[in-house]
Amino acid sequence: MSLNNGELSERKKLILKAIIDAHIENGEPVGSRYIMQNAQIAYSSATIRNEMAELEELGYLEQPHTSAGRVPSELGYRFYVDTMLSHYAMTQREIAELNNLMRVKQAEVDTILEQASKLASALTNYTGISVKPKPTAASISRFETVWVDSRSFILVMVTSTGVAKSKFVRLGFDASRETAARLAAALNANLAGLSADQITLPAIMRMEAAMGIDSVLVNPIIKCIYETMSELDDGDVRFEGINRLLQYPEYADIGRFKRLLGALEEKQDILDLVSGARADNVNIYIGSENTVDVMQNSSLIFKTVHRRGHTVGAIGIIGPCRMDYSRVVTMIEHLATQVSSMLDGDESQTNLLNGGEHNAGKG
Amino acid sequence: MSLNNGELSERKKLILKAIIDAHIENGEPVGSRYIMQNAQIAYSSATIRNEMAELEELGYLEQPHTSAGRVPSELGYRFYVDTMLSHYAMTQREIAELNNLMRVKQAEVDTILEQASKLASALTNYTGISVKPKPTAASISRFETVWVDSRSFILVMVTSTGVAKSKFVRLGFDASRETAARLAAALNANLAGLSADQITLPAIMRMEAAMGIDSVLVNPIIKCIYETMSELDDGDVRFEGINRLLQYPEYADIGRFKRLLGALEEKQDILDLVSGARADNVNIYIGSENTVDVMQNSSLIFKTVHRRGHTVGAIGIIGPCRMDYSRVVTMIEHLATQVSSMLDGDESQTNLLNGGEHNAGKG
DNA sequence: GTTTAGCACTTCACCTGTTTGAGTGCTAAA
DNA sequence: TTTAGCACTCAAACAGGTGAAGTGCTAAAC
Repeated sequence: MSLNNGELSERKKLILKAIIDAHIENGEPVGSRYIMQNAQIAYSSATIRNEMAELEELGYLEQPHTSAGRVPSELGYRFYVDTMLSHYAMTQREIAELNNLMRVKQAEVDTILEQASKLASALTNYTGISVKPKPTAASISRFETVWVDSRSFILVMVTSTGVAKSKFVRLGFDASRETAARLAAALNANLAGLSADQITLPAIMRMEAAMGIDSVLVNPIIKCIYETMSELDDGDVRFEGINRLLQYPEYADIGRFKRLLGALEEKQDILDLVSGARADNVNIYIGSENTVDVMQNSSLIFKTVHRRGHTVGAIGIIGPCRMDYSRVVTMIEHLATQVSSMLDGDESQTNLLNGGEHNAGKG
Repeated sequence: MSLNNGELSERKKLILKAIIDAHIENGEPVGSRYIMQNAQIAYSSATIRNEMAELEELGYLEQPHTSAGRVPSELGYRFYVDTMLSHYAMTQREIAELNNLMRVKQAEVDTILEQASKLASALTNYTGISVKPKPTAASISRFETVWVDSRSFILVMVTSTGVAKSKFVRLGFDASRETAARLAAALNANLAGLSADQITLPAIMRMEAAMGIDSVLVNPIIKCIYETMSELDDGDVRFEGINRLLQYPEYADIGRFKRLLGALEEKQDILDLVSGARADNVNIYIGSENTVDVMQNSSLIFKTVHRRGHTVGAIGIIGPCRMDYSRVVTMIEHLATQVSSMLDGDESQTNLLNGGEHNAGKG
């Protein structure tokens, strides 16, 4: 029977693992006879049946209907993932494909994340996900104004994370050298050091009062800063290979798939999930552990990606609860690590940095 | 019988329209009796049956199986769309929602397109699509170098379409005022006027030779230009509300839906399609008219979006061939026009233009 | 006390044949 | 040229039967 401390006996663990492995393999409920024959378990089917019944009572297994085999419950998967995940050895081909990522042309973070997600999807055969979270921690550390001519300049906002946004600003009038200098100084004095959510109307009004500069000048710049911050503040979630999910019988029910798709388009939930995730390890959310409850019957596995110690995104996959966790975890682990080191190494090698569109006054 | 010139008799047209309307309405094969009763066609079911048989022979109708009603063929839909599309009058609510789009906060083109696509999806209940095509026509009209300090500057590339890209460039050494000036001049002399695909290795080598500047300086800039052009050159296709399609019986077959999804992820095909589309009107691709042949049984409807006379994108929807064309076409027409005028009006009102990320040397 | 063989029972999946209803094509009459 | 009538076709829905897989339980074996 069950041990007094509530832990599973070794034999139960063995049987549970065998059942989960088998189910992951073929997707069907697994019966006692199958376990007896295919796993190295030297007990009769009757004994295994008894253990299975107890495992079900403990919540690790479920039975679709009376005369069906057993299927792992979410608790079962969780236990499996937490305590008996075996190490997956990547094949040569997989390693090669992963290394290939390094050859990707130098690109901005977004592009790299997307590429990685695509690769994750291809390697695991699940839906890849790339997340660019809200950099809530980011604050503006300084402003630079670079004047193109007397009535237009590029406003560069450098954030504490080392990322900068630039905006092309055109004034309706000529600004003197002196005004220009005063502008930059005032911006730095009043807004530098503030985080995205601190740049609010009061802060701006304070600045406007303190600056003593024509509001005609300040106004468009304020608008510009606002915009930029909101752009910076916007997270994004992208998926690659949603169609891959359709090959799994778990999603043969079109209704369930539809609900999952709907949930995925509510990107905010996923952003929240990723924002609250651990940075040091692969995160695994199984079934209803997902806050998004429509995502039941699906697992979300991802790892955050870093650059110079800051989280700049996450990559992972979404698939049915029944998935080859050891393989997937290994893949995501490697991939995220690879991307992180790529982002860091990248920095030291080159001076070319990602830029953006401006609109020129005339062609 | 069929008229000698191959055109359909009025009665055939009437019956064809009645069948298509009915099929669009309820999605099922429509029979002769139904047409006789529900449409204003004062002939017996037998007569209608005869006409239907002929319409089938002419290719406008199809029969799923012997004892089923008729279903419009792609040719039938095409004929319907080309010659008998009735004007759809938008409801107050629809007009309100469309006008609401105008209130969207000032944002970059991408965001606006995406918003519009979302709205299109919501209004039509099909999958929205937003396309940012390759601006193949774009050429670089001039370069500007804006020096931040002696070893870093922002390289601004203004394209003929009035859009500009900026890149932050940091050199490993100090550049003299004179070198800086020579650089800008050389860039303009050798690369200005070239289109994206003309900036090739030969052109660059020519410039490198002609410039007579240290290649240490030229090298990172070349890299930078290359990158920028490829970014500029990259189109993008985005979808909103893919799950909406699943409500239609056309996509109840999970295999077909899977193939469609796969095709949609091959964004290049759609980019090509949009690039070759007419700019002045709503484009309708029905079923296998799509070059992407997996998209059979689906229609793609879109209209290009303009800014100052240049195509900057397209918005539309994807749905089953059986769709309420008149309604959808009206929607997309209005939406795209709205966005275009918004982009143009927007320009004249504000001086704030979309910018991008730079990476600062240090935080 | 633990394990196992044996057996009755349950449930689903599959196959079969039958019925039903919608819709057609054809023919002959109006 | 149109229409009423009728035989025919086919898919979908229904009902019953069979078999396989797998369980739970009991009693015997270790």
